[in-house]
Amino acid sequence: MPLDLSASQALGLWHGVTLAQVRREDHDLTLRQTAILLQIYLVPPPHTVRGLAATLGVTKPVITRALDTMGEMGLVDRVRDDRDRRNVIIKRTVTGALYLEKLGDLVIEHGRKL
Amino acid sequence: MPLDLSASQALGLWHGVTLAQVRREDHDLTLRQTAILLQIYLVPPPHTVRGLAATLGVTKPVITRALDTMGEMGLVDRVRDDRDRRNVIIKRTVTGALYLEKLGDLVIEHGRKL
DNA sequence: CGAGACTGGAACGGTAGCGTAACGATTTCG
DNA sequence: CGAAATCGTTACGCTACCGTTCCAGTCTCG
Repeated sequence: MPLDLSASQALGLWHGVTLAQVRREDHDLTLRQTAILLQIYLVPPPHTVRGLAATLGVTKPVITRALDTMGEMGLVDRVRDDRDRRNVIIKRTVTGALYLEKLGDLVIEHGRKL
Repeated sequence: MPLDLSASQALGLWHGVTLAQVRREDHDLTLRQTAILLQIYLVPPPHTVRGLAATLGVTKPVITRALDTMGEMGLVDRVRDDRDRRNVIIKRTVTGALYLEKLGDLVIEHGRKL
């Protein structure tokens, strides 16, 4: 079901959510980190470093570093793949799901204000 | 007029737009820089450094540095206030308006895909 | 006038992400 | 087997943003 937005609605929504994110000041994720996180939680697993790099159009070290940072925040987890021990499977966490749930609420809340 | 979104719609929209932004690779603005830019273009002028800092809940140097960076990109412009020469008025530019127009299109485009 | 308040910006050291180029570990296959 | 390919990670030098502090210019008002 398509969702039709006017130009002013689209930018207004982006404005409200971004502003709220800045003011909240919790975790200041990079645009890339945010994209990675959303990809992990919204697209069916399994997720690998290589796969994410290809999907986002960035190099592998970018993914590794982002996973380091977000791993320390508890937003994601890494597990070796036992079927092919070269791979690393990126796992979701409760903390990460909660974080994205809050982001979703923020979007919904500002959507209502339009 | 309120815009009601489901949780999956809200996150899906954010996901699509963020992903497109990362892949596009043009200018990689910080979350704060994006918030500043949207504030300047969506809220009636005049905009000052101090005012923006208060609105976003950050310190003045953060605004100064962001304006430096975005100024070099041509996204904003700075002009001394002749009525009170302590103030600096932040001006909009054609490049900046174009940039935000593209962002708006991106949001609209991904809104349609939901 | 001159003291004080106000503005935006500069200076400082610290931290985090970047791209490129390697590396060790593992699997594949000739 | 052993050579080659593939995976994720690390190392390196670099750039950009960070928070704190301080500063020069400007206005206000007794």
